[in-house]
Amino acid sequence: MTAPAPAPMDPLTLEVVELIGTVVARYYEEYDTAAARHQLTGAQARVLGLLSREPMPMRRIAEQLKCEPSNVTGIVDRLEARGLVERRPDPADRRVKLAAATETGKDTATRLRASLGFAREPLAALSEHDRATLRDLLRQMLG
Amino acid sequence: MTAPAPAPMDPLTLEVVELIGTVVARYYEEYDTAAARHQLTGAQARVLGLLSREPMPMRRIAEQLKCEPSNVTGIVDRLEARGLVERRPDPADRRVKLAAATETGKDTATRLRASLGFAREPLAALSEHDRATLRDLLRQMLG
DNA sequence: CCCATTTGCTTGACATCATGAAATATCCAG
DNA sequence: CTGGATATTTCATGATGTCAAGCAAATGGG
Repeated sequence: MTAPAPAPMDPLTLEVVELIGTVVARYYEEYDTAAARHQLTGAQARVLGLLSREPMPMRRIAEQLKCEPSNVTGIVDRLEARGLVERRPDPADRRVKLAAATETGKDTATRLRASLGFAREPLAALSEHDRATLRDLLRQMLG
Repeated sequence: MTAPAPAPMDPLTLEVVELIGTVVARYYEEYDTAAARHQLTGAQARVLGLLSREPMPMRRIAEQLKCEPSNVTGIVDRLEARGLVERRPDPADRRVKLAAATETGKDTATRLRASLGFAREPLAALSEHDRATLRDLLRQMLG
């Protein structure tokens, strides 16, 4: 069994974990909703977001998404069919196909980022000082 | 780094959003990994976690998961086929089927919770006082 | 240079998860 | 008692995920 010994967890830590769970749920919800407004699934939106910054080989997309490369084929297929992404040959390696966002795709990605309500709404409840504290705590948490 | 903000968003807020994104990514990764150790998918683990606390109608599971009830049928089917969950009639309403975790299911849920490294590792970096501050900020954020 | 191996991508078969429409059984208000 | 709402399931469909097999191209040892 790989199951580690059940560590005793104090109520405070337990509550923080639960709160983080809620944040995670709300984050995903907002992300999917924003994607749906542009007729995209969550996975498609993530890939488009990646490619809007710079073209990249299919292989690297799979690494970023932590999934199999064969999966990326389909996602890029659908984005390509809608003119948001295109495949280009890599001059340095003819095996590689570089996926790149088209102008339309970049536009969509930009509008998608802008429509992500998560950034504004929940954080608006916090003062500047509180946001700074939150940032420091999260930084520390993530090491 | 994130592309230039399309909407006016101050750098502090932007950084907090990005940190939350990182937390979310790590959280999902750990959750799926922990679930996989018990031969469960993420959705199955979530449902089992819900039912390990108390039995509940299919309808309510769908609400918690924010998905269609027809979807829950399949997930509970698979959990039931493995003896982790069972369907019981609701004595108060014969339309309703209560899904309940079996003893085996509760065991699995407990071990799953215990193997969730996310609770211990990142939060261990924070002092008791910091955890309390983080809890308060998250509470405020979630309204 | 040659060939075996590795690497990048695609394809196919299959399971899970999500939606929506339609069917069935039950509840409830009037 | 009847008509409309509710709870669940089934079916069709599509997106996402895995894995194994296949092809093309790169790479490295002899």
